[in-house]
Amino acid sequence: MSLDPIARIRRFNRAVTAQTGALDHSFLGRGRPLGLARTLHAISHFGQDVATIRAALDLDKAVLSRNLKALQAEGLVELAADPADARRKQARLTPAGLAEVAAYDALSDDQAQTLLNRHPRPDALLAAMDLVASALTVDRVDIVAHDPRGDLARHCLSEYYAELARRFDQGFDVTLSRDPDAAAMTHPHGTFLIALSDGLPLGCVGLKGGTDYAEIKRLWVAPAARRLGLSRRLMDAAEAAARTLGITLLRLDTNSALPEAVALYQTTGWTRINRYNDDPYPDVFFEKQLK
Amino acid sequence: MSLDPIARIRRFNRAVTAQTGALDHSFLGRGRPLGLARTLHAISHFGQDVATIRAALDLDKAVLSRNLKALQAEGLVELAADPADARRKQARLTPAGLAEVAAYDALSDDQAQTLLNRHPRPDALLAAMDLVASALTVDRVDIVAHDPRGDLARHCLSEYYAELARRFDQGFDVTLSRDPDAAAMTHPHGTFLIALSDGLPLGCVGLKGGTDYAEIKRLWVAPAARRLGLSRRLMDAAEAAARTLGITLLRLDTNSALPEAVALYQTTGWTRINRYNDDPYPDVFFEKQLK
DNA sequence: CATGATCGTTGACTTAGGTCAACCAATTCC
DNA sequence: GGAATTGGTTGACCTAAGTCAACGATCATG
Repeated sequence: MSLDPIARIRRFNRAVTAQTGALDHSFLGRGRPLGLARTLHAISHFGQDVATIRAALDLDKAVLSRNLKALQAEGLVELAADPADARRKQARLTPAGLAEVAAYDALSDDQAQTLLNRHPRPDALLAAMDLVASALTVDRVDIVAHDPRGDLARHCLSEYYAELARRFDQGFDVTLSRDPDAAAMTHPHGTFLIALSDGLPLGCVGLKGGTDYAEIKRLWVAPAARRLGLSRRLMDAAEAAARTLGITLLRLDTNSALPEAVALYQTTGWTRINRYNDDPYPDVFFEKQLK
Repeated sequence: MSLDPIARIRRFNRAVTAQTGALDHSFLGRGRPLGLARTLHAISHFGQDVATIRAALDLDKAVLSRNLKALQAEGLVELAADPADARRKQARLTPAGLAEVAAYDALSDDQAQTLLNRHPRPDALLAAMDLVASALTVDRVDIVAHDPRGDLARHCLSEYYAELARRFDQGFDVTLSRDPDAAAMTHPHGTFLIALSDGLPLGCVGLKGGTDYAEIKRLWVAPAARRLGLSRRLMDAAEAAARTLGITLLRLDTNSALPEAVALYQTTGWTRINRYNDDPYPDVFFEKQLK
């Protein structure tokens, strides 16, 4: 559309605030003020530490104290002193509290499911939501170390493999490639980093330890989050991890069918080198000396 | 992504509520309570009729009455009795009020512009926002008659022509086609209908009057709003308009490169007929008898 | 062990926002 | 022309939510 972009964004804002005034007002519909519902939700989402909850909700301590007291009176929450520091408190959900949280989630999930069900192209809708959400939250993406065999990592890797299969003329079969041993990508040999936006994985990179050099493997960014600087952040974090592990030489292999990757390495201090392995897929090789 | 769709929608909701808690809180930042800012905005957006404003904001009449009084005291609004019905009132923005609305808009537009500026693919972001907004507001799309020479219509038509140019192997040049005279698509000969979602045009259709038969022309639906049933609603509205104009025979031409259009006509009571004009572009022709 | 900082609690207060009923004035209906 | 209806105003009242200051209880530090 050639319409005024600002007008389109305004319409988007009105649409989502009108609707998430319904989606989020799953927070209503259970006869409890919004503040209490949010507090309840925060306990199940951010854990039991009262100070953490307060920071997450950005609430005044007097307000949170009263909210917790009200939830306690309802029998949804148990309050106990932190065993390590008796000034601090911990809020734990009772079984009734857990049930209440589940009921809220069900309300909100039903609305989400309805939206998906009535849409002709749910995949396109979800992809669009991912793109918008990523644009809004780029600056709140965390890069965290994660087990390369965990669910999040497996999701990233399977997306990565699927993308290679699409981009390589000859396809991609991971069993033909030098699949790095997961143990080599865990402490103390290496690491596996995931870019997490509000719990959803948007990208990953592996640092595989070795004797003469370490390798960067499996750099991937979700389509919805591309060109937002995530790959650079992932690479920086991987390099930092390598330094703290005492690694001094990094290598990586890639493919000329992935020009954005090649361009990234060329502009971030990597130097082209000759082939250093016999993996059938890569045709471009880089090295970086860590000072 | 193969992740849980519900989790993705949850993330989307959190992202937009956290952010439009910033986008919409352009409503804040001018030292006025949200209610007054919303009222002010509604006057400029929905016109001066107090009852209309109340319906649009879904406000209690006592609340709106007080809000208007406060805005009047600030010198932003003038209240006057409706000349046609002295029980009703009208709220008009003073120059100061207009300036205040402009200031709010500028705040919100700046945030939108920032979002666009820092995004690597603004077109993709806008398209995604359109898709999401359309999915959320399908049931609030109005079909309204509109001047085929107006801005909204011109936007729809240029998108329509651009789409034909993409879809036809030989391209599309409107000057080679039988471009319907705009007058034939206005009352009392015919009509031109636009599907409007919160002011943004998502589709159109023209009803072109004639002596022996009327023609359906220029049926178009925006990519972001396809397969949501809009084309059927547009066609139904065009047919209804034809009936009230006393038209008994409808014809249309289309192209086999537009299979979804052909399918629509085949399933909504149209019958294939032979070519009835010498336009170079169409190769499929339909007719419908209105009883 | 004394001092100061930290954490949560409590009471007093404020603001935004909304409900409800009574009311007046204008209009519509019979 | 009188009765009923409608649109807006006003006062009394309520809840959610947040601010502020004072205050124990606890912990960290010199």
